[in-house]
Amino acid sequence: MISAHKNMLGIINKIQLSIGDLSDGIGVSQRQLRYWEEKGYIKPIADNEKGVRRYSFLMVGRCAQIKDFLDEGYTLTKAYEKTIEDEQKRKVFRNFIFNQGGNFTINVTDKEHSYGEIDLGAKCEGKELFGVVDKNGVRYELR
DNA sequence: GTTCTGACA
DNA sequence: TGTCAGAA
Repeated sequence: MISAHKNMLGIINKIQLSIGDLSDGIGVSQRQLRYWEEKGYIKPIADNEKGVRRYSFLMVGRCAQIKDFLDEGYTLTKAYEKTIEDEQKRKVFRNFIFNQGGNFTINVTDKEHSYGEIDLGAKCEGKELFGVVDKNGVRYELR
């Protein structure tokens, strides 16, 4: 029996959007989406029957980020490069989070703003390393 | 009604 | 990139 939680990953990967929904959803024209595909920046789901494009959760996120960089003034090429860089960095981050052993101890300090303190389970100079997020932002502390 | 490809201002 | 055509 697999937990419902673990099934979430599978469900998320089943989410597929039509080009119309993706276009309307992130404010990028269908013409642009097809052009980005032509440039090799995005790729619809492989098993697209009847020649109709379907986009995965990953692609939706990628398109949204490219769009944001575009709005910030970057050229399409730069927007794509920055997006891929971020994607790769996120993979490393997830790898770190999921492989650190699940030993983070988190203390919620403010439910309203999702502030809290995370015991990173690491020693530094004989003290415990904490990650803190509060109204002042994010920082590290040794206690 | 939606999506596809190709073509052109 | 927008937009239109003609077909699926």
